[in-house]
Amino acid sequence: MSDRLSRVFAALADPTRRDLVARLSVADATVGDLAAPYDVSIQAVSKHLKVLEGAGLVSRRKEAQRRPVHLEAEVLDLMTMWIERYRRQAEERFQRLDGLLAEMNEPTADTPPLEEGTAS
Amino acid sequence: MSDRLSRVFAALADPTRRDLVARLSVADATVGDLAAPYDVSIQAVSKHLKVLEGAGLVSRRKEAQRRPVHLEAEVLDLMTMWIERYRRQAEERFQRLDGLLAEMNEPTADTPPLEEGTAS
DNA sequence: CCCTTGATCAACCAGAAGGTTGACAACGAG
DNA sequence: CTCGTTGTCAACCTTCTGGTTGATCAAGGG
Repeated sequence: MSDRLSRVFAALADPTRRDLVARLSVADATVGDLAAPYDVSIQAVSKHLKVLEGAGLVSRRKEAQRRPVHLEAEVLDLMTMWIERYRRQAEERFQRLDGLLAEMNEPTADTPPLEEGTAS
Repeated sequence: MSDRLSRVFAALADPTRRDLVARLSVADATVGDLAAPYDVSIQAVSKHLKVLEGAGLVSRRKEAQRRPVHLEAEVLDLMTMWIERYRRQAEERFQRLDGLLAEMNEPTADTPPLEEGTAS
């Protein structure tokens, strides 16, 4: 199951699990409550929750025979950071390209050295 | 393969594919170039690219027998929007809870009716 | 003290994912 | 024209995933 980030992305790749997260963002809920709207078995939902838990997106506390589930929203930031990093990079590259094109139209004496990325 | 958002999340759930995206954020590249650093077959990388393409994260143009791959960074915004939406929701809920606790410590005349979420 | 409620565990199954190898298609260079 | 380069397609294999059912456990309520 590889790394943390992979687990988080994989966890949210399933529509049912995304819906669970959406509902848990409103309020904590028990497994039974969560399972009600779907027409799958409660065991299936329990498995989904285990996946979310494995990704750190959710925690379960113990309360009598009930097991209320709680959304750990901070983990979402991990993803946002990853995504934004590369979106920004791509954007900058776009800008650089624009600059380059502008320069080609209006050559100003020196040509600045272009570093091509060796992304390990 | 269900919906768009699922495809995007699933695409990024694989470390190799995330690395491809990272490298493509720096510059477009051919399949061969992209495959070089990994010790899997070029066909495997081609498959990965097909997944990324299916998610709309990448496009391939045709250039002689070469097929340069280009990152379509806008799709990343889709994810960011989804994530931020629920992170924010969870945060607001937290704030509301804080407010509630504060109120309980300092009761002011009337008791406002508390609606507990019947999250259908 | 039973037995209902809430949830997990275990075994199983079908299908998707990620990898492999081998064949083939498209194009440019000699 | 033929050959090497660049990639894709197709078939196959193994592992992971999401679902099922049946058994079991833990905690109250009668």
